[in-house]
Amino acid sequence: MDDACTINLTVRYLTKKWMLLIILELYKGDDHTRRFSDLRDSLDGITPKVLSERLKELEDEGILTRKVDATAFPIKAEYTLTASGLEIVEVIRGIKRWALKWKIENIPCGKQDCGVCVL
Amino acid sequence: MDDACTINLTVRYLTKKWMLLIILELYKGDDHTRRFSDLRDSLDGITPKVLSERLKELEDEGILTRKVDATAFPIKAEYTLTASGLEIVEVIRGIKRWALKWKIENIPCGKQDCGVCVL
DNA sequence: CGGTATCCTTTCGGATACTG
DNA sequence: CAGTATCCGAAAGGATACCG
Repeated sequence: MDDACTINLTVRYLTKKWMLLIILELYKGDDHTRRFSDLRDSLDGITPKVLSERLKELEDEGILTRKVDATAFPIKAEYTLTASGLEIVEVIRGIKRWALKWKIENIPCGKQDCGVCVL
Repeated sequence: MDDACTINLTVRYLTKKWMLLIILELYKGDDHTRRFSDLRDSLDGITPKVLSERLKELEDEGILTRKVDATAFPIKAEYTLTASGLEIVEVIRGIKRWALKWKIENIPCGKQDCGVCVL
């Protein structure tokens, strides 16, 4: 089973839809932190179900930590990138560099102010 | 549409099942070249349909080139990594480094002789 | 606010058989 | 050898509604 391979195990979840975008949103946040509704609003088109699933997977993988303040009302939940999560951003940068080098016709993200994947 | 983003456009196809493994197989081949049946045999469990699809996608993305010798019998087809294809291996290395650093319990690929994803 | 529960559609990939 | 053609089941993700 090729699934036992580190690379594939990793790629499997890192490449699910929205995954990288969520990591980037967290990265862009103050202290690399963001709230649930904040993420939902930033990621145009994502549904709460999928966002919730992804956040749980990322937490399971140790890429982010979740802190809930249940005493507050309304409830406040914060998601923060861990050290390993911050390092994944480097991998994403690598992908972006590759893409910009070989797919230059793809203008949008060449801009420093690309709202989607600023790196 | 977030699909217009370079990173996501790239990740979309790079992360399809078998994709990275195919690139690695090509990378391991002499002159980073391999034949169809060779790939099919090396990638345990892949079906000709999927392999064919993936190779076409990789060719479309300029990651490999295809050369067919139709005069020969049986027909001989060779797939070779391009310059950009070779550079993607670096990205994959980045993922592997990250995984080995943060997911060390995942032993198999720590070995230099891991047959699946030697890098 | 921060989710969960359902349902439903679509997409993907596997199995198998066949062809130039 | 190097694929293509069909068919099918599983799984992922979207839409929507509802709850603590």
